[in-house]
Amino acid sequence: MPRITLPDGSTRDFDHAVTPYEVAADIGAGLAKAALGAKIDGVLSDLNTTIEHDAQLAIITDKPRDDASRHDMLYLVRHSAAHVMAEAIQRIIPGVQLVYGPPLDTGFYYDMAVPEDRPLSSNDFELIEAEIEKIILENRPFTRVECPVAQGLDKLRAEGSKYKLDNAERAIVAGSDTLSWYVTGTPGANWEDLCRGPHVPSTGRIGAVKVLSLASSYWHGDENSDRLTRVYGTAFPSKKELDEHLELLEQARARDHRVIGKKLGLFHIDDMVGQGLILWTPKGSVVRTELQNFIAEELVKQGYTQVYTPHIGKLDLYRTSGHFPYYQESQYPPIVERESIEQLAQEGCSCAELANRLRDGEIDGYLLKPMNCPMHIRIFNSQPHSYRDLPVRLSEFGTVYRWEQSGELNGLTRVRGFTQDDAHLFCTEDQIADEMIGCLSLVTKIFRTLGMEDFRVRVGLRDPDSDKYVGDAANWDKAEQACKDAAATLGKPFSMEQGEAAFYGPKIDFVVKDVIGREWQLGTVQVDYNLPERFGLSYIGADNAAHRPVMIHRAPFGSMERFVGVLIEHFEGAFPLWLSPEQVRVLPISEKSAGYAKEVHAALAAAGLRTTLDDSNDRIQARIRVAAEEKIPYMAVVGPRDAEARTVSVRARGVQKDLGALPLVEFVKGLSMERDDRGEFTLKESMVPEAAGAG
RNA sequence: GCCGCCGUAGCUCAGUGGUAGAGCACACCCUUGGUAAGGGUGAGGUCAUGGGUUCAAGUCCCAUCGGCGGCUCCA
Repeated sequence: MPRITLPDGSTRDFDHAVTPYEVAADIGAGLAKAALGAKIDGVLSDLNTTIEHDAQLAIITDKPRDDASRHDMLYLVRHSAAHVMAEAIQRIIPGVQLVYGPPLDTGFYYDMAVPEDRPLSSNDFELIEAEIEKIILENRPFTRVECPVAQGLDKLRAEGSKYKLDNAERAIVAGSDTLSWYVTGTPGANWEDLCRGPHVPSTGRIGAVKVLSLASSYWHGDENSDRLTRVYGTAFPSKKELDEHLELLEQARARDHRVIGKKLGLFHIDDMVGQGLILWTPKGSVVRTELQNFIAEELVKQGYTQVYTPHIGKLDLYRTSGHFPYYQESQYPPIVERESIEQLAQEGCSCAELANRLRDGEIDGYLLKPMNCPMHIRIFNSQPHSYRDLPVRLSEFGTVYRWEQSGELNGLTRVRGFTQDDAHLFCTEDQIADEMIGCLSLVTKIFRTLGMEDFRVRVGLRDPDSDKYVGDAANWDKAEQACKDAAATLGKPFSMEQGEAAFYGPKIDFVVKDVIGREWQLGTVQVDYNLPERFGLSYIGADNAAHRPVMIHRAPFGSMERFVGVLIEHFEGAFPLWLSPEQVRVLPISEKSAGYAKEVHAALAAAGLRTTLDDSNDRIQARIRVAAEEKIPYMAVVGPRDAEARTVSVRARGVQKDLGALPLVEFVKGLSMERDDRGEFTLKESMVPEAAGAG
């Protein structure tokens, strides 16, 4: 007879098989009432699952006490909500066939095949939500019905639901010996869905559901298979939590770098220029330039040298590196010389033939560079090297072009032309570890300066069962160990992922978490044995013999485009002084102070500060509002009193009041220091200590 | 690339087959105001582009271009 062990270690003995609900009721009526499901020996289960043997049991309630049980609770609620939404949609559109409806971290979706003559549209959302609301109010129980495999398959065949039949067949292949349905209500009388569960006890326990968006998907994710309609939604046990979540979505939208970028005029993407090609406006260019300068300063400290390379190079270069034609589909097509084209035309070469001959290397041309490394390699190779020269560290803010699929393009974070903070290190095996550590310290320094302390590293290792990797096993072992050792020096946890290595070497990736918890994959450090081989690189060792160097590719911030995009979202457009396109705005109270305002403006400009003078014909309130909306860090308001005393009245971003008057020279000095230290609001904090961090 | 939705003034967006709209921004005038919107006047449009249906198209249909959300992809 079962002995139930609860999370606190206490046990309860029963002389008969019990359900989690009964155990909960045995503990207390309140718990039973709050219960939504259970974890039996670590397996998330229905509340009325029969427990016949000794088991560990945790009751999942609608008021979870820790993250793990909150995750489980939301899983139950959302999985159940997916069913209710599917039922609602089938009520509205009877011909809809169900495919697959799992919960997600932030909600759930349901894939369905919708009749062509009655597509779903977002106009249907209100209707669907109203229908969901009805089903929730009816508070029908989720009833599990199990049946033997053969009988279940017959039932699905009889219903003609090919997708569910496929799901069932997959479940059987995976080892299921029964099939289960969940009925919302009474079997035979109410709506049902093939599902392994578990679910909340009844539809009334779902709380609040919101239908969010429509998308399309493919059956099994295969683009040659059936196209399905995916309906996204989210659910919470209460309306309050749902509203809070929707509020968070709003906030994320307000933080979107595309929205802020447009509002603050940081960058522009122009139809006439091309998709995924960024035009950096004057303001955005300031942010990028300041960032590049900062990174470049650190690189000099680390012994890097800077190079410049052209935007195009001969196809042969990329044939040697292997980028062409191997990654051809993600490159802009080659540029072929006019004479070659004319000659081919005379020969009557067809387009198809041209494509083939290009691919096969029979026609010369140029490629818009998809990678900087081949050119850096040729720089390395332009001179003989001694082991005494190594490591050679060639860095470049190198612009590359890749043909990303049009559906993938997204603001600054996924583009077709971008500038990597790229560098290639040519070193000996023994130097790999130190070079990796150098890369990590650069990343740490820059993230810390930007207040992005929350980042993690991911070490990508080879898949031991695969033979796709180049280089010998001993080298791989050493390189992987170097990556792990380097990651360990950070003193924070890092993950190791097998099979995530590039085919030419292991790597370390950097993933930052922004202020609202989203993760962004930025840069990467990769060890490469392949390219030195392909280009026949060598250095002369202490033994006076030629040796093959190892290459490290590193772009710790990925691309300037993506990095600035992430920064825009991180700061919500409110950049620290040193990055701000406009650092301080001078605001005369009225025309009477225009002369002094010009003086203030000139003094700030002379100190190299980016400043403007707003002497437009508006009241001071209106001009302050405009400057605040533009997220300018400091305002210098000047009136007759300031002109008299040679002061400025300081107002700082994030503080809804005048911070008081400061002598002009002090103001210039304070701003200059804050800028040079790349600090955040050190001047503001010196004026109002209690406002520290309020910005 | 695929599916769905969308494209109206610089921006945000209304617009029911029948005369093209609002707010903000912009220009000019009045106002000279000490810390988050003072008032007035005005200019601004090939309703993404090209076809079609119709007496009549911003509105309906088709194609193209572009955006968004997903799917797939990401050296």
